[in-house]
Amino acid sequence: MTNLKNITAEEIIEQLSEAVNEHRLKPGAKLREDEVSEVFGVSRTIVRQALRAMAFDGLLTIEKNRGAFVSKPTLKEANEVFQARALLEPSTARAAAERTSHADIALLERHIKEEHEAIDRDQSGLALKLSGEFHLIIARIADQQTIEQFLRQLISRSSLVIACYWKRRNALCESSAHHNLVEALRNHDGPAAEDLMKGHLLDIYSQLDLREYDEGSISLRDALRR
Amino acid sequence: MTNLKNITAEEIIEQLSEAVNEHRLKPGAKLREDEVSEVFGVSRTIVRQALRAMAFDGLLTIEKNRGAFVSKPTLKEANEVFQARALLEPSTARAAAERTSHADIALLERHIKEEHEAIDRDQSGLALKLSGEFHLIIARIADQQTIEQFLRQLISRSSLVIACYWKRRNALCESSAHHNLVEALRNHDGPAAEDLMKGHLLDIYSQLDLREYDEGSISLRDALRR
DNA sequence: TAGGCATAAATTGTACACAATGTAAAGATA
DNA sequence: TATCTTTACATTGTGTACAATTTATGCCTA
Repeated sequence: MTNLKNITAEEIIEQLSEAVNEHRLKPGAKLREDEVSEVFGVSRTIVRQALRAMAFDGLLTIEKNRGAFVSKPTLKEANEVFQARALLEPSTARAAAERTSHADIALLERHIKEEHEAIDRDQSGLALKLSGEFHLIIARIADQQTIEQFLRQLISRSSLVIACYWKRRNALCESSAHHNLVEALRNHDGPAAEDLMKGHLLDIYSQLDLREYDEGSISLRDALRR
Repeated sequence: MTNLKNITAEEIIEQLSEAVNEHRLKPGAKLREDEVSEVFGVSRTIVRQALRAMAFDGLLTIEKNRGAFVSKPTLKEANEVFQARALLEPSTARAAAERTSHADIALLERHIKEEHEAIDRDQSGLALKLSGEFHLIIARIADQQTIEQFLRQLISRSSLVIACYWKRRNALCESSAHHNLVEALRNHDGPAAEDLMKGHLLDIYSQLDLREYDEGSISLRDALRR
């Protein structure tokens, strides 16, 4: 891992984020600056840049004079993450459907194939990361960079939520949701893509143990009502 | 401005952000690290933290080895910012309407009053900042911190968009949009609040010079052909 | 005068030393 | 033994020196 090349802060962010998204680094885990700097062979200055950047995305929580820890979403935060996704993703899927190219379809199908392979091999962490990337690709197809940035944060944080609140351990939903979405995109059927995305998010949400937190706010169910 | 107290990075972010939101710092302006560190009486280390944080929010753009500049949104980014706001704010306004307290109403009305006073005094920068804060308060009433964070970014970036693409100079829309929104919140009328917010965002958007952005192209050859 | 080249100045990027803080270990007292 | 205090250690926070890079200046040439 310690490439002799000059490793940049962005590469550290990339690798650490991947580790978090794949649940190799679990919520609560501490990232000591010295340790990270040794692993990557860079000075603490660079490591601190990377850790702070990840903290901005909510992936890490930096406690003053104590260090950086993989974030543990509270119940409220977990709900907020999925409420925000519910506002952003369905519309984005609709927009994407109207612009999807053949190359996009090919990319998405290759991605789904990888997801299935990961699941078959019981690489649930990898499967989870790929599943998140699928959602990001849709935002990219919609050509909405600003929303894509937000989704990148939200999807990473969703991974943390899943790590903390997933109901049935080790059983990752092998649904056909992604496949159906690709079909809608292929047909340039915006409304269908929007509905499928709503349902998909609701699906994921319903497999989380978040229901004791009900009080108020945007009621995800309302937001996804169709 | 140079308090003798130990000034923290957060305070620098606060003050610089305010300056950007009030258009005292205009898009393209350079923020030299030494200059900022002298103004605030802190070391470059702290200043760099602040500048990087603001870059994450899109307020500044850091060019390697060249420095930090107040961002100039492209036409595409400008559109994306308002598209994202259109997805987030109406639903948030509806959610807020269902939770608005008397204290919230009082706060909002005080805020509107300040906005009017600023406009009357031709303090357009201040008025713009206050107008943005109004939207943020609504997200806070909705008790959606995650969405509030995103909106904070989007509203700041909107200020940059306005600085770059506002049609009629110096004429800030003295509309009754905010007032009407407060009425809907007072009546706990969610759907009305949602509709009013949609219309309000559309209003702002229509006063921007973004329509020549048709998507794609931008080919210089096309642009120069006549 | 205009343009290009070399040199000097200014500015940002990085590493490291030290300070400030938090954490664990050892000892003392009851 | 349990609890508190003290001490030593480990870790993060910040300032500063120096390296890398860009930008400005002055000089030369056509």
